[in-house]
Amino acid sequence: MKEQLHELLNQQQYRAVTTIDRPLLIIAGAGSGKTRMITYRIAYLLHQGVSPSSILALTFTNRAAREMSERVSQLTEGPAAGLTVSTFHSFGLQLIQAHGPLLGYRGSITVFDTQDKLAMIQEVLRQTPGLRGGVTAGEAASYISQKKTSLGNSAEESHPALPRIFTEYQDHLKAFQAVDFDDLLLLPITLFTSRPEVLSSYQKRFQYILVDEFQDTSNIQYRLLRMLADYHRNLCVVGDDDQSIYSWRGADYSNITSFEKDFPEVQEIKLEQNYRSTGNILEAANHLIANNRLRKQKSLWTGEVQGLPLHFRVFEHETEEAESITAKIRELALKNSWNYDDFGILVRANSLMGTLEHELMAAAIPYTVSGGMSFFARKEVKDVIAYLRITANPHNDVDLLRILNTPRRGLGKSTAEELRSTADSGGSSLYSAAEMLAFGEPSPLPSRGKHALQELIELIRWAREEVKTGKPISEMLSRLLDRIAYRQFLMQEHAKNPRIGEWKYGNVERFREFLSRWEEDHEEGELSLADYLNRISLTGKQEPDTRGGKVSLMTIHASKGLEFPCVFLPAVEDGIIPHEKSIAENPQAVEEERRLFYVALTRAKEALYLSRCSSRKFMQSRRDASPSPFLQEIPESFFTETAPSSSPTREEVLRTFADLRSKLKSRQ
DNA sequence: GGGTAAGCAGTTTTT
DNA sequence: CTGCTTACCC
Repeated sequence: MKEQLHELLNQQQYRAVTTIDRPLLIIAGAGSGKTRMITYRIAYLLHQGVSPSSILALTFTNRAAREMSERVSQLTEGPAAGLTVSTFHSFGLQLIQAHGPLLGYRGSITVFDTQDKLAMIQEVLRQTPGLRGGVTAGEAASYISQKKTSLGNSAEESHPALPRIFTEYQDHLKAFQAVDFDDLLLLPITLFTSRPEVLSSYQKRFQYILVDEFQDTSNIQYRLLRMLADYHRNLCVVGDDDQSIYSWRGADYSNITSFEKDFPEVQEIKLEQNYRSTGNILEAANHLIANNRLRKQKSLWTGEVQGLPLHFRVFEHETEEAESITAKIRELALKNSWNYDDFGILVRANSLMGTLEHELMAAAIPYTVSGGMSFFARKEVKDVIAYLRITANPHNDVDLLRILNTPRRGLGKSTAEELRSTADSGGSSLYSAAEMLAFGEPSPLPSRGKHALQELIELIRWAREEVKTGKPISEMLSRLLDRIAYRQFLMQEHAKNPRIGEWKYGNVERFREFLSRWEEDHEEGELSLADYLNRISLTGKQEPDTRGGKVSLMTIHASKGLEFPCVFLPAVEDGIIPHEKSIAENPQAVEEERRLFYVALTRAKEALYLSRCSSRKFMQSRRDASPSPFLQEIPESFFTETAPSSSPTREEVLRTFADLRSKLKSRQ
């Protein structure tokens, strides 16, 4: 085994794989074979006779988790039973479910996604008197999130009612047996703090803990890790501070420093050989990132050839730029016999994708756009999920409110208010209140509303009975959809544009197919409907369509972890990268913007085409665009001859910065 | 309860 | 310009 590993891995990778008796900090530069190293490490542990159940591997995205467990089972020739490879959040959910009673939950727990959370907050706001629009649901949501994730550090209170909204919100969640995404990390910590014996059992069980993309961990995630690893102290974290691009959502790469402090016996390994990019591309990226002050020193190198110089062009406007990119793709696809899926077009903001999409379509080049609205977050799909969740747990108020008048059945604002006040005075759920109002005498509802409510309750009762019989839920769902005439509802909603209606109903059908496939595949008694629906809110992304032959158009953020032989980077302009808004919020964000640009550059294996425009349409008007200051940080020698004349002069850059600063000042 | 008109924002996004 | 939310009126 060891000899084999020596052949397959370089010196540093080998050490990273086989050092298994102490905490490890692996700084893995872009393209340094990180995923490969991690999977080999797990396989090595298993080969050394470590029981799969004492290994815990944590990732951020479901994609990463899936990839990792697939690659491990390839190496070990079959999946290792008991091995935990999961995202932080689903691991948290597992813990919460396993110890529900200790945390005050009984029965099935519902995971609220961002939209559910907002809906719930809106409910709370409506009920909190004296709030005359002082706080928006969004503000409250970010306060709540901050409060939960800051772990005792004070959250900023922009409004005196926020603490009360927070407690109200928490009470509501508890009442519905629901948790939000933050809770998935927070509740395990609460559990471990209040029940040291539970913590201890997990500490003993997980002898080896691995964390991928460590630079993306939040403080709360790090704290959970520290708790879990405290006994065996065998925590291996892998990350690259230069690729930390998610600080705006709580990632804190200073966790790397904390890790070194908390685990002083740590051994540090740097993976610095890049296997992805040609010399020019890698060197250019190195020059750029060297301008960041706050980073770990490292020097990525490659054994690859020098390769092509970087291309850079200036266009008049975005249409010209997009036309040129599509033409280039065409040309390269023919000349280099590349496939369309060898090309990636990476942009800083979603708003830049429109023109590019348009041109790709016009040129009949197949493409996929990644990101965008998650399939399971679409309104029509969420409606259907709400119906199913109500079936699993009728006392979930958020779901009841969602379906109350969808499709329209004459149960609007006034009925909802009546339900709310009845529920509040009786301390019951909305569903119980609805039963009372629908069948109780006397009822404050007008007879039409009463009737509609009766029908709705009978529908829910019917659905619950159907599920109890053990017949396929997907069949029940089709009949339910017929009963509520959901298709007609969608068509009516989009009477002006029937194609949208058809498309939306198609999504509903697709969801039904998912459900029915899950029912066929899943093992008896393993997962309940509620569990399945929870998993959907945790794995909510639509599968990216990577199956061959398509150009990928995506944001730079979405491109992390991917690579393309040929990368196009349009709109390398000041105000776009670095993004004006991000700098305005926090001037220190320049370094993160630079990392973002670095991530973009290092996605390319062989060819890199940068471009900018001298003017760009911005909202309704057109405005002049100056080059990104980052271009100055890449020496001209890396570019083709066309570059120097188009690069900005030092004076130009300074002027742009001065302009930007004064603009920001005047706005305040 | 529903429909229309005015109002407003338009970075990145996973779980 | 567009897409979405809010507010108001019927």
